[in-house]
Amino acid sequence: MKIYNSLTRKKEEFIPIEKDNVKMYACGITVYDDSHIGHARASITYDMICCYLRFLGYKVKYVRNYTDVDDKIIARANSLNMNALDYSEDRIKAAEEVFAELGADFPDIKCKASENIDNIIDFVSKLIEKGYAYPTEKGDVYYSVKKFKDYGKLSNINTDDLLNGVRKDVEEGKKDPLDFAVWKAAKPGEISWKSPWGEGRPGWHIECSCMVLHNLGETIDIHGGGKDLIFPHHENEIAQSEALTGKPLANYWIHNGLIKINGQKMSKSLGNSLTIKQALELYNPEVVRYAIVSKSYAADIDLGESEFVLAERHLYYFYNTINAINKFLSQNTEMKEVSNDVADGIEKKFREAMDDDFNTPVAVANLFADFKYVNNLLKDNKIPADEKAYILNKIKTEIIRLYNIVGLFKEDVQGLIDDLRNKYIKKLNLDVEEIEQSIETRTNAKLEKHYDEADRIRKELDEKGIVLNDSKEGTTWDIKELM
RNA sequence: GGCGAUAUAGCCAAGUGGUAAGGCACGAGUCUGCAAAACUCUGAUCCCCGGUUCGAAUCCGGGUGUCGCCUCCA
Repeated sequence: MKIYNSLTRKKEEFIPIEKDNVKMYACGITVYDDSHIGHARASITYDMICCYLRFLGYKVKYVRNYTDVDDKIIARANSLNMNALDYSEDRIKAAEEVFAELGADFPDIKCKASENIDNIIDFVSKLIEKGYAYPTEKGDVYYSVKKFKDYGKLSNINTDDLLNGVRKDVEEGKKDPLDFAVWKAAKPGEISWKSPWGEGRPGWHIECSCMVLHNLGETIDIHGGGKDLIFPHHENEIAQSEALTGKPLANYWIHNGLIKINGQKMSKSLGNSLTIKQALELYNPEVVRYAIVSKSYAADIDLGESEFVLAERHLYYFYNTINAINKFLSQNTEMKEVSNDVADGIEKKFREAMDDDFNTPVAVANLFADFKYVNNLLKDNKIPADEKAYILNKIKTEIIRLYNIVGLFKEDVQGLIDDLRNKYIKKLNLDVEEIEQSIETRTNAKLEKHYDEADRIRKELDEKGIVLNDSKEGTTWDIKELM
């Protein structure tokens, strides 16, 4: 099992600290607004990693946080005349609902900054004792970046260069422009807690350092988060934690790529963000998961409508093929065990892909060969039905078992097919009864060999976005856009 | 300005030393009264220049383009 480690900038063999146990932490959401598709991607990514490690036999403890106290949350809450924590609690509930619908986000522990205030105060006090942090007269506490000699090791930046880009207007009491707040003195109207430095609240970075330590210990195996968190968030986390413990914070740093919309990073300020809620109004949850997992977790990806539509088509093809297997199995219940290279090789190929830094795009690409094989097998009449049934059943079972790990084939087979069809029936404003009426008229025309009339009806339906499929059992119809 | 990514067929995209996965689109075919689905076949020497090597998309140097971080951000 190899993992690309952002800290060393290399793919490395994964060796956990304890042989069978993996400790993993991923930075979660600052809940000042609706969760967006980028949050979905992060959740799906770390879920996938966690599931795969468990599949390999590791016991994984996976912790994820909610930042429920920060400037934006306070500002939103104030504008709504709400208590900041009530507001963030509402946002967390909304997030959990939307993630449940998405079928993602299942850490073992979800922790919140507001529930760790005592731990945070303790952490900050120790940093002060050790000389890595200092309080100001105003009641802020800053971290002395220059005291930590490894500062910049994750983002590969040195403190001199950093000064170039840093804000020149230094906050009152701050000794160095590079220093960052670990504790913020409360301003009027802000939520606060009592501390040795007066009323205040945690800085952003300190909560993660603290919750990692509290829930998982001094050194963890895997720390994840979005690429945009490398600097300053993760750099600062390292500075805080390693200054306190003198030990590495995490052995493997994993960073997921960002979502772009039309080539630009998705962000609130650009107004091009897609919330999970919006995405789920447009697409089936598995379609969203597929769109994400069919690309490298580490790459920045452009997720426009065309990507989701492609995901719909691929899944429609996969699920329809599974449906064909099911149909065959319902008509051929006798099974005879035989060895079969395709069925027997699915797990090996899946593992080869996943062992290489969770290469889900290759794992997904493997599916096309498997399903092609299935379709050829279904047509092949030379193989005895009982052997065919056994092979088809095994392929189906293996695919579902393995690909569940990456979040695929979790939906009811007919359910997903119907869901996609219904979506387009609605979108194209189709009248199902009318379509079936037309098909009946056409069938009669065909029986009387009035092919001109039959073709006219076919064309008419085609223009509405419907394709017809004549078979021995009769005529069925489908959505052109899903083909 | 500093740091870091990335550049592969019309498009999306995997691949980090041995002569380029997969998907979409296009075209041809099997099947069909005609179609559709499914299946079969068909396409690139990997941004440019130089170097290392028996051999490079893959390593090194230089250049160009795009993106990200340096302010809150998954």
